[in-house]
Amino acid sequence: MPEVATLESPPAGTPVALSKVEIGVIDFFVSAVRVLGMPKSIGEIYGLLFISPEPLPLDTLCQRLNMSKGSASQGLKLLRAFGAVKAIYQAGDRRDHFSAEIEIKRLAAGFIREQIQPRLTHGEERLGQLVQLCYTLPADAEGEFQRERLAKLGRWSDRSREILPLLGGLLD
Amino acid sequence: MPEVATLESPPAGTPVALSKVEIGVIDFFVSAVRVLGMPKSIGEIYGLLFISPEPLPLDTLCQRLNMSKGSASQGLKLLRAFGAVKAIYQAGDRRDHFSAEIEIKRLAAGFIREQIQPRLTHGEERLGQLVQLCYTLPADAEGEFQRERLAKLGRWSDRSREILPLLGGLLD
DNA sequence: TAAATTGTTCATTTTTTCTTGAACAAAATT
DNA sequence: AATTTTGTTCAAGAAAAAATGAACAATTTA
Repeated sequence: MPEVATLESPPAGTPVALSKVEIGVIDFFVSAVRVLGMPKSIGEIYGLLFISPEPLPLDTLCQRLNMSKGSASQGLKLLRAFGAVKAIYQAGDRRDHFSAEIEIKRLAAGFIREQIQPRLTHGEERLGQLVQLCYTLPADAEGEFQRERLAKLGRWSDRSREILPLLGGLLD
Repeated sequence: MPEVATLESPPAGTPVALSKVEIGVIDFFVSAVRVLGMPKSIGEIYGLLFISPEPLPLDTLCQRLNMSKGSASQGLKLLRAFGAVKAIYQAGDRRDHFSAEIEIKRLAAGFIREQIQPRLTHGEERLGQLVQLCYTLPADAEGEFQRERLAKLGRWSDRSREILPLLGGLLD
């Protein structure tokens, strides 16, 4: 069914240009996610959802952000994994609609769970292997020094395990 | 003065291959700095210094890590800015020698000072401009919603200012 | 003061990461 | 059942980030 343009309303698929406020908020989040090492598209999607009163479907995001369907789909996937975005049922619309989670504590929890924990675990595993090597080190001064440094690394790793849970507490 | 190779000792500039422990530690730090969004070379340099009993000069780092002088120079510059590496005077050697700072509290402080604070400040500035826009927003439901969201952003920003200093405390 | 040493800077190349868009699958509508 | 709508995946292209290496400056040694 082809769209029909009228004087009163533009054809239905026409993207509405971003307002100043929208641009500003999106810009803000694009910078923020860069700090966290995530792609720009993630910040764009989250930013627009954050400032939009209504949940938005994928194709609206594509149109308004001028972004490919692929990027939007993958970005939403990641944001959902973080719990930074949730799907909202809209009666009478088959499409998924998404809205931004704005409780900072939940955002942080999702980020830690999905991004920090796995890397920390991986690091610990490799550290374990490293510590094995301690016993193969010679008994000379260099060997002794390296054994001590490996021990220090182990303490760092333990410490970060202790600290991570406390972070959540800070963000009441 | 040309180098002379002998059977007993290899020519002086010959790089000594990395040991298993050295490789393991370097690998560990390369992963760690990736998490923090820094280039691999930073992790390589810090890792080798961390596990080396003696301070090392730039050209030793280049040789042993098989890294260009440019990368090593820039990497050391950044690490010094963080306070993650310090120059140690070696009598009778004109070259700067570097050793790794291993107090995690100082490492964190340097990272926060050089990387986090500036971005946070920049974000706050832009947030300030954004909040100006509040007053230009219409008095309708959408305008109201957006005003509220901008206020929320402001609270996030204030909160992160409060939390940052506490982080240092966690790392006794 | 000429030559060698040490280290920095920056334009270019290389590598990595992100985005795109087309092919596809699943589900709903005609 | 054929068509349309919705959304995912992934190979290929585009963009961004990092590494290289040569030119240069500053210092030291011969």
